[in-house]
Amino acid sequence: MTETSRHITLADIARRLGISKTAVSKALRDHPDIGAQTKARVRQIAAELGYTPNFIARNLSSRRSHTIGLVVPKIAHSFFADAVEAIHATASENGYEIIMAVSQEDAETEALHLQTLLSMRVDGLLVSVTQQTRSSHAFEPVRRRGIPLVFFDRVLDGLGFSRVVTDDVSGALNAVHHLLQQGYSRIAHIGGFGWTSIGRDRLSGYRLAFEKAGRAVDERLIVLGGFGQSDGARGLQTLLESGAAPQAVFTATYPVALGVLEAACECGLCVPRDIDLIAFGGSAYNRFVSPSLTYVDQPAQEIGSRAMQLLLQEIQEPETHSEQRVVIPTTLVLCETANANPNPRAST
Amino acid sequence: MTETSRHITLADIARRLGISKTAVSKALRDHPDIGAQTKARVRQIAAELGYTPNFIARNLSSRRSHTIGLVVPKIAHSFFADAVEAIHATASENGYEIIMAVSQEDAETEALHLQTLLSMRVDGLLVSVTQQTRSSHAFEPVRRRGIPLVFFDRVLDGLGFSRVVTDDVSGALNAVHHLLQQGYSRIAHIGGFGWTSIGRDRLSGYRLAFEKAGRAVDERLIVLGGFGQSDGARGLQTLLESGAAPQAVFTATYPVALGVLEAACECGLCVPRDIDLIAFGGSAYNRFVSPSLTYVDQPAQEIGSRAMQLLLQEIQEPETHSEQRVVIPTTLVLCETANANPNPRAST
DNA sequence: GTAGGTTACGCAAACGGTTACTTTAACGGT
DNA sequence: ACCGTTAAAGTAACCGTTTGCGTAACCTAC
Repeated sequence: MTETSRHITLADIARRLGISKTAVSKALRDHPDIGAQTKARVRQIAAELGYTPNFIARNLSSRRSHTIGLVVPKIAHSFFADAVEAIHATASENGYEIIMAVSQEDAETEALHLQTLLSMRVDGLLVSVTQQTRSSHAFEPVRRRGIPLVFFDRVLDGLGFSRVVTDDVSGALNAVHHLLQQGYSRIAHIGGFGWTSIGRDRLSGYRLAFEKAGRAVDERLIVLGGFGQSDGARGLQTLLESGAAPQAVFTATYPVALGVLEAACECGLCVPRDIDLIAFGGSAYNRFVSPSLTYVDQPAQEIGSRAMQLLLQEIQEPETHSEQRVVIPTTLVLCETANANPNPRAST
Repeated sequence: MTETSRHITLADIARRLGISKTAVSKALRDHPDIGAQTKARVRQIAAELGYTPNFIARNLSSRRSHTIGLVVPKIAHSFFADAVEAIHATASENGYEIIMAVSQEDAETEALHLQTLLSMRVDGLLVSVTQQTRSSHAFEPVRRRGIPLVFFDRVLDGLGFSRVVTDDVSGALNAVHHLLQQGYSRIAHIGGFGWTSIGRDRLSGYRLAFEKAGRAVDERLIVLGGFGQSDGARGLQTLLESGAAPQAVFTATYPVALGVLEAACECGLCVPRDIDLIAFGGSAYNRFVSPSLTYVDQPAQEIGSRAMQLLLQEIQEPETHSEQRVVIPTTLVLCETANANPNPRAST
């Protein structure tokens, strides 16, 4: 009863029926080699004995783990939470398991997890790099072994891996264009480190908007740092202390915008009256925050599931070695901030 | 170069050095059997060849997967996102990998994932059940096989598994007590289904608060449903339509409270003026929502890491079969709602 | 100089499946 | 009556580690 009942194996079923384990294996997989009534009997005994296939053994033997490694910098951030949920869903639909690793925005931790996932012999990897990842060193072994990897959201260049990203440049461009249209001229950007893809591209979009408007950007209005709330607060403080108080701020992420909101309040500044705000990326709760932030919506679930689909495709056809780049368009969602001049057009 | 370079194995290293793979295996694990310089040479060749241990083979052989299965109903919900992050962190610190499964609040999906995780031969399971899970059927195989499992937050009774939960009863009691102290008498509860542990216990706390105050509860003010935002909106509508408009509402979760907020606004009611609100569970963004909700704080990360610790303990000492019940206390965090009569004491 | 004890390693059998190759038996056509 | 075909099942090797046991060689002590 309470004894340590060893797991049931194919051999147990085989012995019980007086046939070989090969036959049992084939029967359970519905292989045409096996007769109908044998299959039925095998299935019955398997159920009776409570047989649970050992995937570890199966994986070792077949040299495929039906497992994909997921590496994200953080999970308690709605973008990643949503993306991860979508990734899990489409993986699950296709018979893959997810081994999750959180790098905690630390490049070294990320490298360690990558190593472990390789040891786990994952069939593929889905990665969004940390805000600290500057070198692609840790990813070299992955490439050497030819293991499919797809970057999503935050990518690394020069490795030849496919990617699914937000249209950062034009998303940022639209946002800043919108701020310019609101009549602001002193528009700051509190963004991400220049070595991160999203930091770089969102800044490009910011610059492009000025360029298109035929205006020069004031470099003192650009503050680059991390992607968290504290970085946003610090960013605004830096701007204010430098005496270059902006009329509006475009932030690289939603948490950064909240940090700005927080710091602004502490300084007695009212958003959006004294200082206006647009964020790249939103949150499910945005409609409840006050003031609700106008933001560049990045469809996290779509990015997640597209990335997973791409990965599955690369796992299935290892030949097609073409590096694919999927770019997901964004939408500017108008809310209470940056909305003095109600413009009904939600530009894309 | 681009060839499909087969993975390096122990045998490869052994051949290269003219020793047995047993020796290599032991050398890499720093087994005392092996001499110092042999170990050094093995390690050098391993690095040179880019050896990556095959955990699948290791796991099959050692009959331990160093992997734990995590089943949550949802991940895009700050409580679970936080808990999962903490779980991953403490698992990682202890050399365990996490295989994540999202049941999407669906009992059948949950059962399927459990089955798969058993096949993956996880060393243990961490589960928070769906709001639909009524029977413990799917968990029977887990118990039969004696696989350690720890429930967290949402638990199932009668299976003898350990658990780490929020102190739902007294958390709810404090919240409702606070509302009563604010002078409200018509306090509604929009809660979870009675077959869920948190739904049941938070309701108990609600009742207890009335009991302690020597008042009777008006059963018409209790609406039970799911744990999502839509359930909250629907709950308030139900209450309003029934003509029993409450003065205040105590909700079973934070999303439910947001739903109430939403529905109240749509009906032209102002929170907290026309209808006051306290939620069980908070959100990192709560301070930015307007009005910020007074809530019963449940330390998600503590719950997550305690649950993981407990599981690790049960994995290490399979004998200790005592069902442990860890109850994490809550704190009532006073914010803009339910705060007309500023009471500086943040009761526990 | 030999019994007893280390030290450093090798051998081979697991672990629980999968799979390429045989084998057996039944059947049908000519 | 013989041969080729095919359906149904068996054999054994293999996937890459771990592990219990065996065994040289060497050391020490009496």
